[in-house]
Amino acid sequence: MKSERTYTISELAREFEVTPRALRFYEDKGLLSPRRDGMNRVYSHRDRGRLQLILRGKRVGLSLLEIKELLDLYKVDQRAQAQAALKKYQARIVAFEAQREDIEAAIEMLHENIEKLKTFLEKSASPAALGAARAFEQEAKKRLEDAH
Amino acid sequence: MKSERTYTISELAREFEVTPRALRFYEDKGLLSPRRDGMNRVYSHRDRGRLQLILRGKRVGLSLLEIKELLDLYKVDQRAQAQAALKKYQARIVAFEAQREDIEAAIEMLHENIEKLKTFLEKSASPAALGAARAFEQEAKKRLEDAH
DNA sequence: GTCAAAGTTGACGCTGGCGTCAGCGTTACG
DNA sequence: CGTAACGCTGACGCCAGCGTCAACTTTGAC
Repeated sequence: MKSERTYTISELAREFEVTPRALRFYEDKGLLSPRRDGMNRVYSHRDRGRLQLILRGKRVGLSLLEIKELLDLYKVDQRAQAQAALKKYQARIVAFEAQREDIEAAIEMLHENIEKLKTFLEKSASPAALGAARAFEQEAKKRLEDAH
Repeated sequence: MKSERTYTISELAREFEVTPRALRFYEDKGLLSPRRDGMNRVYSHRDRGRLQLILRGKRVGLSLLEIKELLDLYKVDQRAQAQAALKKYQARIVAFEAQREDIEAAIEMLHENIEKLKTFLEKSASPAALGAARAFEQEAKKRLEDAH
């Protein structure tokens, strides 16, 4: 018997910087189901893990419903469901990889803009600042147009 | 004189699979500002570029307000603002990289689950089902590769 | 005993991001 | 000429995801 560590609702809330209200809400929506000690919720290590997944899901833009579906796929123990689960996983991966490409494109764009800004700032240390400003503006416009 | 190509609201909406209502909404929020021909909106190539950036921003989980702020950074033409812009860009990059890690973790998790499901299916499957599983695998690979 | 801290269940409120009318004007066709 | 297709501006509606009470209980410290 390990007599695992457990968490109260506010402990978990603090740790992950959400409110207790949010945790109850997730429970309401079927994403969490902590045990009870009388009325009080008692979160296990596994519940904590699920919460992590929930929050990660949110950060990458999934709705609570979508997160629930993914979490529910863990419960697969029937073969028919396993086939369906496989498909869903696969589809999710495709979507995530597209999203990662979006993010990488965004990062790259920001990096380029930073470079432009830096050279702009260097130049404008000299008296030729006004011309550099114009140049930057032109560049920025071009980049907007070239966004294919 | 190039007399550039322009777009009507519904053309642009169809192309990007959003509704005209959404485009008007973005305008309301200051993310787009197409010219007018009388009452009618006339979208330029640049407007189209901005729209792409807006939609990409949405896909990676930014709010319209955040997207607007990023777009507004293009307008930098004052040195004081350039410094601030630099900071914002850098902060965004940090956030995006964290998000990319989240996504990569999610993808990895899904891959692991898929492995589990596959071995489960192979073990518990009749020869027929096993064949089906292999077939699915082929399909899945194709789909991944075709996702450009 | 009592007081604060932490828990509970409703129930209503608010924000973001549009959807969905209603009511109206403008070409453009047959 | 009607009417269909497209556009416009309000203005209200709707859902997700909690925030924010209210009203009450349970627990531990003093």
